[in-house]
Amino acid sequence: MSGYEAFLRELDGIKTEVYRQTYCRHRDCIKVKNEEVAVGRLAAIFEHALEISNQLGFQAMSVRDLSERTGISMGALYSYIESKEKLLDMILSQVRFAVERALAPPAQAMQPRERLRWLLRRHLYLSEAMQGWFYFSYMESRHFDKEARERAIAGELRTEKLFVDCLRDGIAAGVFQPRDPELTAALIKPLLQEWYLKRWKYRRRGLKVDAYADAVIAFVEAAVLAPAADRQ
Amino acid sequence: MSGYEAFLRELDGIKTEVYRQTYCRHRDCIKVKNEEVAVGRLAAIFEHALEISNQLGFQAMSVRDLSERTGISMGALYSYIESKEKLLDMILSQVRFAVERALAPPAQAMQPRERLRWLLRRHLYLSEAMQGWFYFSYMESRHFDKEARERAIAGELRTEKLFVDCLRDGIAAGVFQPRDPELTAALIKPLLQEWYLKRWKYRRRGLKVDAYADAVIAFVEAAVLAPAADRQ
DNA sequence: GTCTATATTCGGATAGAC
DNA sequence: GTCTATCCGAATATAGAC
Repeated sequence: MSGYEAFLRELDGIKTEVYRQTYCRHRDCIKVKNEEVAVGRLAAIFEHALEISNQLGFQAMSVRDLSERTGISMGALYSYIESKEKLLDMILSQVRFAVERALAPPAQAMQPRERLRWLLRRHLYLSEAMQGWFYFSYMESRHFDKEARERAIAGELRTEKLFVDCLRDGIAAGVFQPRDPELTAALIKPLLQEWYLKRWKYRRRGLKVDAYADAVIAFVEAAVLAPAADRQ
Repeated sequence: MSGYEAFLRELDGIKTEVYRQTYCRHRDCIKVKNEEVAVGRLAAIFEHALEISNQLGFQAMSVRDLSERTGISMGALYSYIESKEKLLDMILSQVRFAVERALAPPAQAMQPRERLRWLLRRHLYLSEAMQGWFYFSYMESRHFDKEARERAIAGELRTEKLFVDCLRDGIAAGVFQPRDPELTAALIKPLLQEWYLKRWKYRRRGLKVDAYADAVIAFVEAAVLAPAADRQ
């Protein structure tokens, strides 16, 4: 069994949990009061909203498109979402929720090198499992309102900080080369985003997430590891 | 004088040349026949179209916005562009034209390591000088029609191939480590795109393009160079 | 809870005067 | 060459029957 499959099992419950949480947080503006019905419909709505948006862009997706694709009439749709704009907010809060859950650091502490590998692989697994959400968040960030925009920037910097801390520790321990950790972390980030932004390229080549993770880890370690002789 | 400033001088004429070429290629659908007037107006139109699009997205930019921003009335605008959709095509062909000009390989052959550095730096300089165009091409690629989409993919693969060839030569010469050149090139690309996609991040930190180029070169070389002992 | 029909706004595009 | 006024289709959102 690959590392990714194990991760998937671990992540398994999260998606349904995400929809249930979405329903609870928006009880006031969702007119449908039967929770089972609502959660099921919401799942379909978000699934198709991401599918259409990621193909054409969120702006270009009309609510009519969404209605046809989900098989829910215009009127009924508006019993689940307050407005198209609010739909965007809901998707974003779902991503935040899922990321927070899945990237929570494991209980036991890890050495810098091991931690760096864990962070890289974990990020890639998560973005593989939730590719649509990540792609959406990235590509639609221009359309966010001020608040959502600030949250997105904060999120970007927060995950970057996970790498900065790891690199700093590794440099202090003499395991990594003494390079600017902020800048190095900034260069690592696009290697992870590449995976969900250009998925077509890797699918075309038949490259799986585990193989990509191996390549990124090798690439990054070559760049940051101190020469073996210097390691403490 | 920094390397980038020297590049800028080299690139200097290209922008006006781009607009003049755009005018010539679309003489049939541009109703204004005075070339000086037309080229000047086109420059303003494209400049503001990129400005608005890169902020809100091309779809969200209304032609009315563009009219107000440029100070050209709706009617007059449509003497310069055939349609909003055609405007997108025009911008894309401008990018292609400029990229082709600026990335033409220099006359004298270079050794792999030197060539890799040249390619990295040159790409970054170009995307710095034409940030708006590059950002636009990347973010709006979803809205392209089939033909433009294929051209975009072909372009992506073509620039990637510049790196693949360079890496292959370097591996053959024993200068680079014998890693999969396709995959390595694929990992290099997002490091270049990062510069025009997340400019806000680096501007905030006061990082200039030369410093970023140095960091990328160091990062990539650490990952691909063979250990000094093995180099032929 | 869900549907159809409709109100309303907005954006692309054009006609025709100047 | 440029402008104003206007047409028309499309898209969000809602009203009200079932």
